[in-house]
Amino acid sequence: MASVAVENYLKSMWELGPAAVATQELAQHLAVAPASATRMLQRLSERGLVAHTPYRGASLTAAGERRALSVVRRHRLLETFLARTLDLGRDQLHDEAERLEHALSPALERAIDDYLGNPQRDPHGHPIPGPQGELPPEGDSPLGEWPLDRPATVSQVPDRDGEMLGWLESQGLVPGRELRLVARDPFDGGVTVKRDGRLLQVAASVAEEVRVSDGGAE
Amino acid sequence: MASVAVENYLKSMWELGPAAVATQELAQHLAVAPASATRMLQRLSERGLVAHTPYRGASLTAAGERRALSVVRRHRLLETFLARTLDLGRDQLHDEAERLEHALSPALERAIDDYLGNPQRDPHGHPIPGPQGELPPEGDSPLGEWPLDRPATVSQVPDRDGEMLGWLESQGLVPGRELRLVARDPFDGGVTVKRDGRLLQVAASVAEEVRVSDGGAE
DNA sequence: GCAGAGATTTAGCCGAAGCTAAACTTTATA
DNA sequence: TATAAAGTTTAGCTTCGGCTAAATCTCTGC
Repeated sequence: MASVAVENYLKSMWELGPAAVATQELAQHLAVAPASATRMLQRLSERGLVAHTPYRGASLTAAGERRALSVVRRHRLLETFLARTLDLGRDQLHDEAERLEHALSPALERAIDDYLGNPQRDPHGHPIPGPQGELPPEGDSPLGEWPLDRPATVSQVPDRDGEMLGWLESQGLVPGRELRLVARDPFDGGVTVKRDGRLLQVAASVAEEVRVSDGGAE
Repeated sequence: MASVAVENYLKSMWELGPAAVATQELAQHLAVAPASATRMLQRLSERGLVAHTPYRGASLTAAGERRALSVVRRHRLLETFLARTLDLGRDQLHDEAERLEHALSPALERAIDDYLGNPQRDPHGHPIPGPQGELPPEGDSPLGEWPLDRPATVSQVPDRDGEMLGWLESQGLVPGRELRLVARDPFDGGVTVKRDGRLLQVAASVAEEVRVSDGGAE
């Protein structure tokens, strides 16, 4: 029903939301000219998937969000499936899932979900929306905002930046890993963390993207 | 590089070849108007993938065949992969692979091939082209042409006709199964086969599609 | 050897989704 | 507060891959 392009616009809107998304931001995210994004927003608006106020940005409608979450669900199920069966590098997963997500039928989506035992999180720790788009409430926060000295468990790492992901992995900062914040640079927002007795410097840009929570449970 | 449409045209050309394929035949196979097929053949011809003589049909060039076999390879690897991991019905496999084949990167293709241990055949018994398009020589023939009373092993069943496939499966006519021809209807080409002591009537249309060989090996 | 049937191609249209250049809004600065 | 910069939209073009209708070619039967 929805073309690959439409699915990608909706997914980007969701990733950049939930506040209104600027045309330019959307265009950049999709590597497309701003004018192209405007036209697509108009079309999506006509189809009731997006609320677009000219010159003021756009946001997903309820219907649009449902479609977006369906794409996100397929993406994350695929990442989980590929990680479980083949062993690809964590950062390859994203690119492959990116292509395959648009070709996944409802039947195959269900089969994969069953095979995996209805997983709640993908290998990067991102929650997988349910079949109707339900998302569990997030109980975690960015590493950069975590209080000093409180024990934390890595819950989510970003999936689209292969380079950052590679670095994180090399430092052992993967979902489930426990750590503690020992210092925070008050100027640039970078942090120092202790992981298995070792001290690591984490740049601000990274500390924003990695999310942590209390328990090993969540 | 090649769009989904182009890949599908090339694959159809290969399936209908190797003799020159008529425009109408191609169009029907792809559920497209003949005029659309003509235009695509012209484009493919410009790109050197097809040799098209106006009013006389078209056939794949060497370059075109390479591309076609790459699609076939991805299709059959996917069928094998999905069959091995999820258990979908044999006839669902085809449809799913049909969609996914166009989204498979070379890296993922390789990963799947390795995971499967470089399989030579897909679950329907079709040979899987190698990475460079190498196809093993076929040592089998249509069931309808097999001599009476010579023991045979089912080597290939069709994959695109879900109904026929369902029937074959219900009759135990799956790759690897042994049988023997006991009678042939001289008029319509239907045959009677004996499988595990049981007699089965096989219509001509089916006997054309199922392929058999001698050993259980091939 | 020609007429008509059937297959094929050409011509011309459509929608999706991209682009650039130009026009128009909004925001920020002097 | 006026004007320039930045952001957004409109206008108009392109390619791809469909479609129908009309023209053209091939082949077969007379």
